[in-house]
Amino acid sequence: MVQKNNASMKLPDVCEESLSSVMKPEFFKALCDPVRISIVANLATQKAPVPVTDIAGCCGIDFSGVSRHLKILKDAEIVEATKEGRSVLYTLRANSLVETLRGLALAIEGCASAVE
Amino acid sequence: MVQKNNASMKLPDVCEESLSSVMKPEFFKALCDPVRISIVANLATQKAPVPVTDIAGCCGIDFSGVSRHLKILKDAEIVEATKEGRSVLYTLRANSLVETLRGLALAIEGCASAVE
DNA sequence: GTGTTACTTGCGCGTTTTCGCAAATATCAA
DNA sequence: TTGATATTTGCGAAAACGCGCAAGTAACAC
Repeated sequence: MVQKNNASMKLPDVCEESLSSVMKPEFFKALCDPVRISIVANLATQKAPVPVTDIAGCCGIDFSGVSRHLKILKDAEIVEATKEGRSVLYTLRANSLVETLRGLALAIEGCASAVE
Repeated sequence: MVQKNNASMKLPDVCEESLSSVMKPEFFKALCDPVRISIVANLATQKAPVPVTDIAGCCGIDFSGVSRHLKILKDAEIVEATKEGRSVLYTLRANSLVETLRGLALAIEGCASAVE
């Protein structure tokens, strides 16, 4: 932290810092691809964990590509993977995703109203 | 629309379709760049519209690049621009952004709970 | 062991994105 | 008009991205 503590900072600076820490480009990066959106939308409708091959059906690309997309989503903590036999089953971390989105909304709202 | 109407569709299909229509990759694409996140965070702390030159200070790149980033954010309806004299003043559309994020959360939550 | 299934990873290629610089445009002032 | 300021846009180069294909790994069956 090169930054000073909050007590000695102006409100706008506090807001900007907290916003920057919440609005991670990696999160948005993970969701900025149409195939990954399809995957997320697909997983959102599944109650049970889904193997890669099944997910691959939803998007018109090679399953190796789907595997890569899933890795990106997993790194962003948007999906989680569990190994079962020779399959890898993926699940949407819906609660976490919803919380992240609401957290973003709250952070922006908080800053916007603080400077009014 | 190649799709059937909702009445004849299964719940998961309805959810997947509605999710796909709400989760626009363009929205996430607009926010997937670190410079654009900085710009948004910066604008969130400003109560008055800000000229491009002022915004450029927040990110370590040439102001021509900042201008381009602002165009992307404007096209995604995340910021708005008003011309004043020789300046172009930018404002964060905070309410719209917050609503979009909450809408996404709600849509995901809705689908996730519907298939439980 | 061999073979099959499920997934991941290395590689090369084409596309897209982002950047800085320079030129173009627009507004205002002298 | 000439000049200064503010922003956008054209251009070429570098980096990042997404893709298919082929090879690699892991788990299971025979």
